[in-house]
Amino acid sequence: MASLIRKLEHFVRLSPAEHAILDRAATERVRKLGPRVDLVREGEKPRDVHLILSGWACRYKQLEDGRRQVVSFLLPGDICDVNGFILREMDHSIGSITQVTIADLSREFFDEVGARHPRIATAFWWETLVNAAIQREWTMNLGQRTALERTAHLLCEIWLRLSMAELTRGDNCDFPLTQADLADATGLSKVHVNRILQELRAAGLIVLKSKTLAVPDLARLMRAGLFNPNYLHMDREGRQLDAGSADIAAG
Amino acid sequence: MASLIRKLEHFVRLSPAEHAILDRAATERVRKLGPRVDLVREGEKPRDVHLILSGWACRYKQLEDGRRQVVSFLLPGDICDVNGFILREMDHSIGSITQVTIADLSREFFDEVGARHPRIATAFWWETLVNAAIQREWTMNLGQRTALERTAHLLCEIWLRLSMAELTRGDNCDFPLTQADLADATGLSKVHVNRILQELRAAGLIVLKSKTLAVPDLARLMRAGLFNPNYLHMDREGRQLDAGSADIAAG
DNA sequence: CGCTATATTGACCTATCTCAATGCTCGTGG
DNA sequence: CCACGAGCATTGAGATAGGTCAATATAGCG
Repeated sequence: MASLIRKLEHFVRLSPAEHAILDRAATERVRKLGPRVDLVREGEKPRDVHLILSGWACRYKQLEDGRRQVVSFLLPGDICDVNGFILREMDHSIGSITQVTIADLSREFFDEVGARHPRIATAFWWETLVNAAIQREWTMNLGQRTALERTAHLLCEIWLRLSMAELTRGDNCDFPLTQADLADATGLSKVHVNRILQELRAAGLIVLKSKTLAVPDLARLMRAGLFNPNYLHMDREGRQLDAGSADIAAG
Repeated sequence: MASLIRKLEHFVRLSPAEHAILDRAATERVRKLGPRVDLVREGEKPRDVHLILSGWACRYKQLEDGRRQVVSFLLPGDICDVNGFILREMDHSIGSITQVTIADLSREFFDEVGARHPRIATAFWWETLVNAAIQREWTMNLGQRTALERTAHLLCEIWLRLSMAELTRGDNCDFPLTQADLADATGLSKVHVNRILQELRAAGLIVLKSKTLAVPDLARLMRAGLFNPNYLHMDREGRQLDAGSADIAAG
């Protein structure tokens, strides 16, 4: 939950009481899953909402003939579909990449947040809107960017999302994705991803080895990926709601 | 608002009182815009939320060098970003395709719905979740499907969304998109879209002429597009909330 | 130490793009 | 009622980004 709170506080500062509510929800029903297992499968009825506490996962869709697209990555602090249990069945699957720890959040928790914690509810809306923006940007990425731009763009996004959750250390971070994962996410072939990564390395834009990524010069990588961070909405937009400045609203 | 209500009722049946609330919101501040104008531009502060009453529009993003991606189409009954005013600035633009009539929905309207009309609020969450699912499917479409599959898939989606809003007549419907629009939405070149449409016509899958689309055999078009409608969540998932069966919840 | 998964390389192939010309259609003004 | 222009659609001829196939290398793990 630490990463969730850190992330949400990029939008609005929460009070200690609100921290406690999130902390409690995130420590009640915690599970640990191995790497490369399905957390949720297309066609199933959605039950709880999952909060990623640690590890990486992804949403993916698959065609009959095996073609597979990763449609988003889930990093620590990410919530899989606020209110997702409204729908009758999952239209995609969620699979772990590394070992993950997740907390299952109940429908009742969301009901209570909606009824009694308006600032958390707003923060959840922010999370939802940002996820929608990310998905739009992926559409742009796949539709218009070249293989190199696309790969650089994805790396920038992951980098910034990790840094929001305070999961980067200086210029490097854990990076458990295989080239096959990157291929599924960028819509490229594995072979081509391999070649593009070599180009990015040769240009000094990344250092990627043994599951660690270093980005020596983020601005340069962003330029290579035609990356504009506006869609991540990282700049404390909700500050007028900050704890302290709007305690009345918090009830 | 007729199309909005029709669409929402694919999820949950609303009471006459709820119809009236939506009707009122949709008739208060109505504007008409010409074809091919921007309704909202990237970088602006989002103000009201727009409800499309008639006509077609699209969300799009553009790169410096002019590459343009349509990331979604907005059809009658669609709401542009429930609670979108939470964010500080738009990360994409919205442009009209045909002449459109829109109703501007205020922040206060959404606050009131949240506070006093839980079934409408849930229906809005459904709308939000379905839009997210559509955006994921577009990611899949651009990443994995061939040009022909991709185009067929898009046509199926538009067809079903129009039919949800009761805007199809028998096997045909208005179809104001140009080949350039289709190219921007599918990430293909105009020339290639032209050739693909000819293939679809030759296969008897579509009849497309003078802004009218006919789909003689939807099942066949769906097969060509590897189309699975599950992501549109059209099957009254929220029926346990229907007006009458849950009037207590409606307050 | 040997397996298995992952990464790398090379050679060739093709779906889709680009450029450039031509044709069509529909709305406008004369 | 016709002529014209602007936007849209169609066609053809190359060009290329990225795919496929298959072999080899490397690395992490039990």
